[in-house]
Amino acid sequence: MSDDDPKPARGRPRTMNAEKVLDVAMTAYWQSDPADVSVNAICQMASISKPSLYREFGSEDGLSRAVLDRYAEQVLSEVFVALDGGQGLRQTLAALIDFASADPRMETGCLFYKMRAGKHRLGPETRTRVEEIDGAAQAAYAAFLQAARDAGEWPDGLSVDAGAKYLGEQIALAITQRASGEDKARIREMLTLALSVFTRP
Amino acid sequence: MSDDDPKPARGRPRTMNAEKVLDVAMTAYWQSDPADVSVNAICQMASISKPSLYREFGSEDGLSRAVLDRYAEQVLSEVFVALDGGQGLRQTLAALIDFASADPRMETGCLFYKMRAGKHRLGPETRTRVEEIDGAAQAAYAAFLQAARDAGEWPDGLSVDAGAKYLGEQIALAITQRASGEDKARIREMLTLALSVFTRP
DNA sequence: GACATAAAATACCGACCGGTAATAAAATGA
DNA sequence: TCATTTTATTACCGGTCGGTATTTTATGTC
Repeated sequence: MSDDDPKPARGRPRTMNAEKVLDVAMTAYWQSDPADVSVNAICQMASISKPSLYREFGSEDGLSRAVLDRYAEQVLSEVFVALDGGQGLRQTLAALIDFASADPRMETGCLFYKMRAGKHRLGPETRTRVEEIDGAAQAAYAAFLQAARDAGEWPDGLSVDAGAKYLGEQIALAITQRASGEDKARIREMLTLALSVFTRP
Repeated sequence: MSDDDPKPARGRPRTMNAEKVLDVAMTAYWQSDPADVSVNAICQMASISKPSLYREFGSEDGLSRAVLDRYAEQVLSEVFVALDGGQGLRQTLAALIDFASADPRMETGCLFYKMRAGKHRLGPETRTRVEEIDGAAQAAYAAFLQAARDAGEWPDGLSVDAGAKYLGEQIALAITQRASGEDKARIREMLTLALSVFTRP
């Protein structure tokens, strides 16, 4: 996935560091909101010119898509790993609760959820990627719950798919509340309450 | 609250109907999102000129604030009435579930929740009003739950305030999902599951 | 040195934004 | 009829947006 840098050996050497630009953009998008950060602002923060950015990413859509990919790689992957870890139902739910209500990286919310909430404001590439990730997350939640169901306890009359969607939305809600400055303990209390439906006799 | 129309008796008679403008703006804000509807667009939809709008409402902030007040009067009041109705816990929760997951007016979401979600993009007047309404809603939920608690069943170890916040956020989540085209039955299923924590033995 | 190449930066484009100054139109009062 | 008052409209303001044409700068090659 990485280097297609055949060392051009001709022409002015590039000073722009795409990784650094992605970092700057990801931080800015994440800390505030993709819809509230302009390409101009990113160029300024990254100390590059606009044409440089456009030559690298093609468009604002291309940039935000690249940022989202990076975010999925660096942050979301952890959640997928936790879901796939084969730990028990209660233990995994506890880990999810910890992540959503206490992980310091989620203090300003989750970039993916911010993008999903403002889906209609995204370009087509980024929007498509958001939908793909959303589907993958739902599938991962469903697989996790299916395993738990096979292993024993499960509330009567609840489909795995509905449970997966419910679980995902509750986590999204909790993290979104983090971004709005809600008290961490409160969020933990509410998320624990919401997820208690999975571990009720 | 209504008529300060002392019949000016002089000058060119006004053709602008403030009520109609509010209706147009409320519909537009509600159907899409306040952040995605410009003053220009509203003027065009209402067939008035921009200065007419600004003379009536002062600013975009003034307009959105007036729209929010109208929305609170016309829509949110019903929810407050339902909470205040003194019906039992289960019955009132069922009514809330119906409203959130099936009321046709919520098919494109709730204007108040849209404003709250994009609070930072609102002007100061409107933002203040959003916070006032949010506080009032939380108080109403808390009063409702307190009454239910006095009347009997209540999950151990859950404070009324936390329960009120939880209840409000679950309803907000359900209605927001309506706006994103989620299946009504699914939403009802998930909201019922979330609120089942209040009616568990 | 002259030339080709590739990346940089400047300066611009048209579109739209919220908001307003200047002016035209429609009514009443004298 | 003509001034006054009130409203409506046109045309504009400065600013920001995403995006780009143009030019400058830095390198390797000959």
